Parts: sequence; structure tokens; C-alpha cells
Amino acid sequence: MAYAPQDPVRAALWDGLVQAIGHQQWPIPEAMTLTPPPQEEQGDYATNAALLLARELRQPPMEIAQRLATALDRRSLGLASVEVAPPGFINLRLLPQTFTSALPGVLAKGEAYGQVDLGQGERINVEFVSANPTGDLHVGHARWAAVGDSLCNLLAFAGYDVTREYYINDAGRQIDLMADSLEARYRQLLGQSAEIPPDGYHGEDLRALAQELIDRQGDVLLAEDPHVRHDFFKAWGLQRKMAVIREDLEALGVHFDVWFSERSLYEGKEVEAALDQLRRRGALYEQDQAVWLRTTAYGDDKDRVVIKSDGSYTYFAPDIAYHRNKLERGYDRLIDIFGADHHGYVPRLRAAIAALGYDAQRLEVLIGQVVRLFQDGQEVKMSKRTGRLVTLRELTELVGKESARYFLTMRSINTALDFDLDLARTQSNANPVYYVQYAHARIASLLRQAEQSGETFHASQADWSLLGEGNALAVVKAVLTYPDVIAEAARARAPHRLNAYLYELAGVFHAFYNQNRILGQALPLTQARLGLSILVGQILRSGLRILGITAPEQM
RNA sequence: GCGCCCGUGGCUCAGCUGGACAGAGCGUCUGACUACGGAUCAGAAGGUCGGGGGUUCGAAUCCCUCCGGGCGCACCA
Repeated sequence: MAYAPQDPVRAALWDGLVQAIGHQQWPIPEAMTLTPPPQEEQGDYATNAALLLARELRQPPMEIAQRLATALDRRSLGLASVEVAPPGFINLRLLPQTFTSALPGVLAKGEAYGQVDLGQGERINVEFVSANPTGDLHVGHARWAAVGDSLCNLLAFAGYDVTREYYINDAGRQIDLMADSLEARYRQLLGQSAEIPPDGYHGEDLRALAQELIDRQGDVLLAEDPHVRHDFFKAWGLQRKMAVIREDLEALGVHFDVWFSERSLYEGKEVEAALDQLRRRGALYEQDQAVWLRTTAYGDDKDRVVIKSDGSYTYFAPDIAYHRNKLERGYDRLIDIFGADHHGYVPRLRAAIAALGYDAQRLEVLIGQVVRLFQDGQEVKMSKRTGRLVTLRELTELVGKESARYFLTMRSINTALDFDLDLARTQSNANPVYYVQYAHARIASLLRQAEQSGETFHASQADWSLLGEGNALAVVKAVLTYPDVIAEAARARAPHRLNAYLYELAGVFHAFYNQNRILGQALPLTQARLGLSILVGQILRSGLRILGITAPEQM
């Protein structure tokens, strides 16, 4: 933990610890932690400060721990006990009121609770999905859509100025292949014999598009000049495919701020400008009639072609221009989310940025592993070539947006995601989405009930100190952790941690609710329990919103 | 062959900028409301963290090596 905790209680303790170390004229260890110890009996928090200082000071850790323990101001920190444990941990136990007295502050923050200033307004551009408009979005894209969008929400909540961007590959060979494939479908549907090009697209979606075209204007295109016809298929197909992509993403609750056209880079001469910049910096050379970028100078395995021997650009060339464009737009940091099948592309991209003269550290690439679909215990195989694949749209329609978003973000992106279609569809305790949502619905119901019985919540009537033990205290602690979860998840670019936290929060709340009658108690107690429930509801709403999942009032 | 990711209880995973006897969920077994929603809760069994070395006061976490799985190694995108 290289930075102070965000949790109000832990933060105060952290400051006290830092002060105590300072008093001894000792340095604050970079890797100092303040976390719950493994055993509950050991206290509420433990720090490894003495262990770390021991190395630096060359003194026995137990002695250092002892001195720190005595130096801590127990009263002002709300400590109940401070113990030193071998090999040099300092275990801290807080008075229950130290926790509960933080609750009014949390309540006062309202929906803003959990916001942290990790980003300090840093401008960050997150590019994700960016699927070619040549076919439907599949489940892999769905994962990046959900993860990317949630990550953006998370970063924004953590104090970054975030832009969500989709790069449209509307130039180049693939789009021509799409046009030719669409034309082939068009001809086939009109009874002509036509072949989809060898590397073309065989998906059903293009057949449907062709049919749509015929329904609208019949076979008039057949009479057109081939070039005009090709351009039409290209432009129209692109426009239609992008519309569908937007709709599909929308259905998953994913919105982009910028839809960036690759073609605009050509039109604005930016590809040439980028290559000129590289040339001026001496990073380009010619060989075998092709133009190469010396990416090996910046850590890549081999140099890469930017202009092919036939004079056309590789995919890489406009992509260099694209990243240059993003940097020139003033973003402090760029995040690209790629599928694992593109990870080999990262070194050259990074090299290109360095070759252009920018700090390659400004580019962060998140590599995500594949999604495997399971149904009836069997893997559902996907294949783009045969056109047999489960689309993002099918997935959303099958399991619903809520389930889809939760399941797609629940795992670390480093792990292949096994998506159990049956589980995602069940409305039972096996499905974690419902577990979390149910907690929220339950709280909403509780508040409705309170309204009816005239026990409306008034913060001034609550005696928070009554929440200082058992299940209630567990909920209090979970509530206080939220800002740190946000900070940690944002820092690690790991939205799945939020899923885990919300599940845990829902869990401790369910336990609390089950064991404690909330309404109809003595006023200060009912009010305190009601207040705690409100806080949990507030956090669930906040967290679920980040994940793009609704927090239902009833289910 | 080289590179990246993964290998944690029956299953799916968390934890991995090192911290004290490894955590969840599902599944299995045993229990709990004639008061706020049982889509809930309480409890039990189950793992020498793929194998082997090393670094360290301390390793699931770092390094080396081996084994297994996924992905990638284009003048395709």
C-alpha cells in the first residue's frame, strides 16, 4: 500500500501511525500496510510497519513494534488495545464507537460516498470493443463492452476525466471484403450465382442486410457501374452495420463518447503526417520495396512494415496515426482493451508511440482472455467463418442485461471466462446477480414498511453506537470499506473486485437483517438500524450503477 | 521454438507491487421464521495453492526449471 487508505476510520489510524513513526525520526516504509489481521481475535487492523522498518534500521522488529505501540495515541485514535505479535506485527483493536461514529459522515456524503480522488482529474481515454463493422458483435466483444464500460464508470468515480472511445475500422481491406460479401449475398438472393470472396464474411447478418436492401429498392443496383455499386455496398453496409452495433451495445447499457473513424485519419492526411513524423525522427527505412518502422529499437521482436511493397498501408500505419491523434487530443493516458488474440500487437504499438517521441508509459494495454459459453454442461463452440456464433445480442436477449453485465465483469480479465448460460438465466440463489439485487429490493421494501408504520428515518434520532457489535458491526465495517474498494479496483483496472465487494456487502447485510428486527424497536435502535440499511442501499445503488446493473425497488 | 495468460477443495473462481494457521460461491450434508420479502440465514465436511529448486524473518504471491491448458508469433486486421 503505497498510499493512505480512503476508509475514514482506517485513514485516521493510518495518519496516527505515520505520525508515530515520524516522531521516532523513522522513514515511512513504502510497502506499509494497514489491513485486517487473519484472525479476528487479533484485532481490527494490523500493520507490518515494524517488520519493514527492521530491515532499514537493522534493529529487531519486535523492539521497533514495541516502541511504535507505545507511541500510538490510543485515546485520540479510538483504540481499545494495541498488541505486538511475533515476528513484529502490531495489532490494533478499535473501540466499537470509533467505527460507528464515522457513519453520520458517510450518510452525509449521500450518493457521492465512495468517490475518491485517485485520478486527480487526469484525462484518460479508454478505447474498447472497436470491432470491425463486418459482422455481428459476439460474446467476446460483449465482455470488453461490459468490462470497458464498467471500468470507465469506475475510473470516473475514482476521479479521472474519462472518455469512452470506439475506433471504427471503416477503411482498408476488411471493409472492402464486407462490401464484396454483401454484394455476393445480394446477388445470391436475386437468383444470381455469386461467391463470397475467400476471406470474406459468411455471417447471416450480411444476408439479412442484403435482403433488407432488396426489400427497399429491389435489384436496381445490378445495373449500376461496378465501382459505384461497390462504393454503395461499402457505404451503406457500413452505415447499417454500425447502427446495429450501436443498438446492440445500447442494449447492454454501453455508451461511447467518441466514435472515431479510421477513414477520417486518411481524409485529414494524418496517416501521412504520422509517418512523416516517424521519418523525421529516423525511425523508418525502406527495404524490399516496403517501408518499415524500426520497432526493434523500442523492444519489439522484429521491425514492422507500415507501407507495403504495393504502396498501400498496413493496418498498423493508420493505427499509429490514431494513437498519435489520441495523444494530441490531450489525454494524459490511453487505455486500450484488447482480446488475447491481439496481444502480440502490443509491443509494436508501444514502440510506435515511443518512436513518435511520446512516453510509451502513457499507453496502457489491458489484455483480456476469451469467453467460453456453456449450455447444458457443454461448451458452445463459436466460429466466425461458418457464421455460427453466439452474438452479443443473443446473449443479452437470452440472459438479460443485468445478468449479462454481472457475469461478464465478475472475473479478472486475465482469466478465461466460463459463461454458464443456464446459471445466468436462473432466478435462484445460485445466481449472484439476484443475491445482490435482492438485498437492495429488500432494503427498499423495508423502507416502504417503515414509512407505513410511521418509523421514517431521521438521522438525528439514531444512536449509531448501538451498531457496535455482532452482525451490525460487520455491516458497518463493510460500509466503511467502500471507498478503498473503489480506489483499489480503479488502480488495478479491475472492475471485478467491485462485483466481489457488492456480493460481500449484500451477504453481511442479509445476515444482519436476518438476525436483527429493525422496525418496532426502541426509537434510537430502530433509527440506527434503519440508517445502516439506508447506507447499504446507497452503496449497492452506487456500485451497481458502476457495473451498469439496475438496483430494483422490488423483484 | 519464442512471447503473453492461466493451473488454488468435486465444479467455477478470489487473493498475486510477499506478511501471521489459504477465502468465496455452486454442489454435498445438518439446521432456522404463524412479525420487516426463505431469491434469506446458521452450521458441517472438503485444499501440503500443478511438480521441483531458489530468494526472504516470512512465498499462493518474487526468481529459475519442468509439466499441463489457452492465445499469439504476416507486406491480415
